[in-house]
Amino acid sequence: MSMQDTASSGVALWRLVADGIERGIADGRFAAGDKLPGEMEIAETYRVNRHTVRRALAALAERGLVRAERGSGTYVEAQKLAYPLRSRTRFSEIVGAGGREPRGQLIEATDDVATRELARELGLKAGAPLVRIEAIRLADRTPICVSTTWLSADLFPGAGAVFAATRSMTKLLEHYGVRDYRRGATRITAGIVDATDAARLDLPLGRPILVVDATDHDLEGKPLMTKHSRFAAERVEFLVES
Amino acid sequence: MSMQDTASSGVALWRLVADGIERGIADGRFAAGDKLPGEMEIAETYRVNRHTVRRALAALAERGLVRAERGSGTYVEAQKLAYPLRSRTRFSEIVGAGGREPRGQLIEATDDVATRELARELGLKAGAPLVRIEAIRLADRTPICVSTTWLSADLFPGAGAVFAATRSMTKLLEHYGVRDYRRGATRITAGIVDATDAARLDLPLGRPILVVDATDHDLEGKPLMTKHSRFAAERVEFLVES
DNA sequence: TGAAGTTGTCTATTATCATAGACAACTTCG
DNA sequence: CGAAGTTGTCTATGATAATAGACAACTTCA
Repeated sequence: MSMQDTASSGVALWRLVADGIERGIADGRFAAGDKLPGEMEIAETYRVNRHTVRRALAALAERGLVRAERGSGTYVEAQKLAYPLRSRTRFSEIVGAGGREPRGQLIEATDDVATRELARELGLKAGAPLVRIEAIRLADRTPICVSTTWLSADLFPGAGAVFAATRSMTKLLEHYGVRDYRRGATRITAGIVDATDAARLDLPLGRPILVVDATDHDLEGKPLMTKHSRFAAERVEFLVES
Repeated sequence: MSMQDTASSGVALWRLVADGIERGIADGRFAAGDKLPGEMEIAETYRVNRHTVRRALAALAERGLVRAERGSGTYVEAQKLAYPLRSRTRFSEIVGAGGREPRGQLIEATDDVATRELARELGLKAGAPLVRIEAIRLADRTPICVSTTWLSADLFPGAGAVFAATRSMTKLLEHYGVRDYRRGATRITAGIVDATDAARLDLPLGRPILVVDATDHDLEGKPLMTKHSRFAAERVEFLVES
């Protein structure tokens, strides 16, 4: 289609192509890491010149949605989730603010006992009974992080079942009457993904991860839960406000 | 603003201006018949060249939303409501299909007696008691027609109060157990608006009106109501399917 | 190594977009 | 009538948009 064929709409052709591809990425037709069809193939499907396709891809590349590799193809970039680190941190709100659908998925919930470290974080005695919740959090269909959460089994009996039903830590706490909570000091390190987390995060082995340890408190400062999270480094970007 | 100043968005400037003006019409900032600001003034508010404004106005004029009058100004066209005449005619559905909000407004409901003509239409005897409902129908804020409806006072006791509450003939009939109804023969003539209807339709004196007489029947063919409607000719266009 | 397929870059052409200025044609109002 | 204000039309210029073709540079895979 040339612009001469039809009454001009005031919207550039390359923009229509770019929007079409972006829609394909947003609805999962092209997943992160996928190779897009070749420029010639895209040009044929949209009935436009290859240069028009290149204009569209350039616009998407500038926004970081795709990345072209000469001789190989154009790939969907895993768009990094901007993850502000504040005292009030809610995964669902952060993901939702980016226009994506937050999801939580329970891997397993088991009973555990507090090590000295966990006991210190949670204000309990070593050996105290705990609930350990292993969960994945996703934005749309993309796994963002795996997290291990420990809660006092005495304070939150049956927490595993509640999380399985609600798929949200915030709602879990609400279930036990905790209206609000704040994050204490957050420790961030980096590492290499292990085989277990690699499978859970749908990551190739050897990829870097961000490791975050944090303990959440209620508004009086009483520890509620302590968390050990592993984020796929290529899918997230922590923002610390100055 | 020139296209060179900013990163190109793929949307033509004239399109942004046209969309802005159309939004102004849609949300009532510019009502039907209103004079738009001068081309120079629009150009200043959008920070574009006058020719760009003219391109936008031309696009709107082609769609029939505005009409330019040389030497005077550019005016918002009263978009004529497409009113298909079928056996199943529902004002609210017709208006809703055009993306506008249908409204009904009771002027008065009085008792009346059947003339010979009304009696014939409704299958009653001359002098039979009737309810006469005078109502205005609007699309968004624009009056479309004034109609006088007669129903048998025996079959529909208290019809005036019911219409005042429901503001819809269809719902009025539902209230009396009539699930569905059809329109019989429809007679269309034209005339000049009188002073009373001019005020009700918010029309200047001397404007043409379309006069429609029709009788609605239930599915067995029994007459339900007969109607005498006066449509503002400049606001409606009847469509008869071939 | 070589062929096939991919993206990157170059030149060239035509139409559209947006700007600018000038003036004509027309309406409105004092 | 005449001035002011409005839309209509003309020419002109430069930047974008979209097309087309050719070839280079690179990757992949047999």
